Amino acid sequence: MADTYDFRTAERKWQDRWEQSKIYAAPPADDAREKYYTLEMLPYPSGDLHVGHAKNYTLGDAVARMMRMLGYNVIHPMGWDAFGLPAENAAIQRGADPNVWTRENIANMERQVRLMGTSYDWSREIATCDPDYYRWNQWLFLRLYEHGLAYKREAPVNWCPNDQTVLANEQVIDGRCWRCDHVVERRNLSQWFLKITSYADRLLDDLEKLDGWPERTKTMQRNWIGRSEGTQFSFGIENSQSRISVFTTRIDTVYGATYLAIAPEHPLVAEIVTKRQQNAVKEFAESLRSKSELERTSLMEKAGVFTGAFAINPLSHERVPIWVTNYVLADYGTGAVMGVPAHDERDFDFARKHGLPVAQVIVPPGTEDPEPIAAAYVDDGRLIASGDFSGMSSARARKAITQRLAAAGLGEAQINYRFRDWLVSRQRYWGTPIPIVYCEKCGEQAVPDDALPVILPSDVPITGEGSPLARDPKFIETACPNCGGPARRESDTMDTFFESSWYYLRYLDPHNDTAPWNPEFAKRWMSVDQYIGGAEHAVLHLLYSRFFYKFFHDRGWTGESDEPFTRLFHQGMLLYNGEKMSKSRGNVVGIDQTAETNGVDAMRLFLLYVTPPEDTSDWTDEGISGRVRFLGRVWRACEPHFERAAAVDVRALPQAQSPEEKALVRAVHIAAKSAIDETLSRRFHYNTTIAKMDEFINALTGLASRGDSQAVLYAVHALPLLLAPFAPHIAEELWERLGHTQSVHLERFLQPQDAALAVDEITLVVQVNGKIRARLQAAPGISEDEAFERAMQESGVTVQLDGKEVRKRIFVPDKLLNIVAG
RNA sequence: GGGGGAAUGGCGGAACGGUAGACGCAGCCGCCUCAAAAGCGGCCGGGCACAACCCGUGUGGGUUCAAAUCCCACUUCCCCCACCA
Repeated sequence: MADTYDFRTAERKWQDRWEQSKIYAAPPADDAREKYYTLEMLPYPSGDLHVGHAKNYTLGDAVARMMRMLGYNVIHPMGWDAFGLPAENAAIQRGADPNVWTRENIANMERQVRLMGTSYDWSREIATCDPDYYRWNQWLFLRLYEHGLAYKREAPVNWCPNDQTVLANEQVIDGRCWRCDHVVERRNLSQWFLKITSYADRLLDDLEKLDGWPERTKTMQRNWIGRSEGTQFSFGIENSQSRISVFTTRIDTVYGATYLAIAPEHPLVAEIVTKRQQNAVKEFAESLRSKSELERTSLMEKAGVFTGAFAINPLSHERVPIWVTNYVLADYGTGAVMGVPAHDERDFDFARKHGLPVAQVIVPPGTEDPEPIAAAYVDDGRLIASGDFSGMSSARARKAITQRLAAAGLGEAQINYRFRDWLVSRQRYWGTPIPIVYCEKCGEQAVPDDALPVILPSDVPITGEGSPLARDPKFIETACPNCGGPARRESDTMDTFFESSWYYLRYLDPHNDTAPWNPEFAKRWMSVDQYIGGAEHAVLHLLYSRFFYKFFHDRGWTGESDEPFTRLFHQGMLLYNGEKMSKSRGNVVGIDQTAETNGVDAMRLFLLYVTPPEDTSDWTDEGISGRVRFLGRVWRACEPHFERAAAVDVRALPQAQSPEEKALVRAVHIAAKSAIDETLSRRFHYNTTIAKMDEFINALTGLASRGDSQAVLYAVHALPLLLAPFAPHIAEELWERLGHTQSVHLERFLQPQDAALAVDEITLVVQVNGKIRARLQAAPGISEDEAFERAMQESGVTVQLDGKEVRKRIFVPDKLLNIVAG
């Protein structure tokens, strides 16, 4: 009776052995091979891994294993993004200790990551909630603070009433909290910000350098940064010494300004509003204050109230009314804009509603006189009724007008960015304490480096009401590092995106207790050669990390590049029977479950096979059973031949006799070539590679049942090398049965050879006027003349050519002959 | 409103401008079996006289000897950003 493959036993056995022999640890620094840093975005330890996680880690693992077998010095680490709200919510809901909850989850998920047969270097594992890790969070925060890149100020911020904390702009999705989906409110609060905007130009311009990034991700970052070039200038105010600054990208339309619109929060409102209008303006501002940004923008119509004050257009000297409106944002540009109804859609709407005049100052090129317009004309054109600038094109006028304003000291060319500084403080418990204290005498003080880490206290009551640390006197009350007098600690913690903005550097030097990492290690291993993770981080983690890395680079803490991730790959989602997996739906396919029923090799193959990795794919029970079948066929084809195949030298080509044998050897090399091409091209379409292994197994199954020719024995011996990156356990088991004592994962991948890939016979397609009329079997290298001669003997060809003159012949060697006739 | 991407059998998907539908799933037929499962072998876009031939990669044009592939317009879907002045 044949020995069958028991995947449960084999998978456990090999995982244990890999563990003991530590074969996946990155080799020492003096290793001469080219380095390759491959990384998957670190997971949040939420409890259990499901096959959706596995899709991501399987891809990363296949890449790591391929690169290792192709001779690179691969570093492939793993860790835990362990701070965050779910742990705290568990505390609120069922009294769990966030630390214990998180540690238990990490232990369970780490077990599951190992269960997937992944090849991580566990000696580099990190958890961001370790004091050994967040100490360096604090240290890095202080470096940013020293350079003026971390600052506290009062500003209108996003407040999630459910999570009881502020949020960064990047964490507000459609006006709602990214975690709990509650509508976010605007509040004026004093908060910590990181000055990411001071890197705006580099973050934008350097996207050009990132050839290995998906275009859509770069576009998203460009849009998010939102660079816009224009002119900032000021209007005088009637009966006042103050001036109102406005920003516009369309200074060419300035003679068409018929009013000025300012945000209700604008500091000048109180000063300029007339007595008569005071109550109306106040009421209007009040009515907006309680509204969320979501309501204030998309849901509300344009509205506004006249302040009673007038501004003077610095160019036309016209007197225009100043209105407070709901459509001007307080924190973009100057918080005030000129209203040009004729040439801006929003202004047009607003003017029509409030009976403000529409003054046309731009006409389409080629037009002389303005015709009455029913909608704003927003394109460039030619200026009219614009003083000296009349007749100019929009583009020329923008330069000329800006110059005139600058000469008069009233304005200048200005670049504005849509994105804002990164709000990093959170009124939550389970995060890194911000290392700042407030002294009654000395004010805001940094905690000295040698007093780090500021330990996050345990045994703090977590109720979900207000900031837990703020209520803990043992934590709050401290001594001023400067004068020693009484002081209070900052009670806010850091946004968890702070930790994940630099973790890839800590992996390189995870046990360093004098620095977050040794720059020498960064010089050796950075940048990350292949980063794999979801597209949802396009403007969050990926933008923050680029900002941090540029800061590190400017300090000399990195290698030459100032970009952390050279190449980026977004894997697609995984559905289950066409539906999103979720606990609430109860349709989650767990790792433990599928490892038990199908085996993790089958799972890995299925995840790589079902679609290209960037596409959304669908887990189905039928689909996975196809891969289980495949592995069964692999074993049954090989099992009878282990003994004789053991003697085969797999690095030398076998003597293949029959066409079937040659085709089998060829199939081996086609599959090997596909695996290598998909890896080095970074396309990672291993679905096609595995399809070629299917073809190979189909060929082998037929031949292997009929004897043990050299070709069959060769194929059996080559198979584990091909399977190793994708189905690492069965590959190892086969390799052992073939008499090897060293792991197959330490072997070099099978090198495709031209001799094996060559064919004896090709099919030459014969077309007449581009339509296929015959196929010729021929030796490779058949000449055009010979092909033509043979084609003319094919009835399918001659029938089509009947009575026609051959005008032209297109010949693609070994592929096609197209006879053009007419 | 702005931007990015996609569209191929019943399904997932293959296809350097050169044999469309590889490979798998589902389905159908056969072998094996007392039977079933498993396994093994075969069929599997549509039309037809089942051979020849014709049609066929969202729609309509174009470039080319040749288009799923390149270009233009349109339709539908997905994703991102959206009173950003």
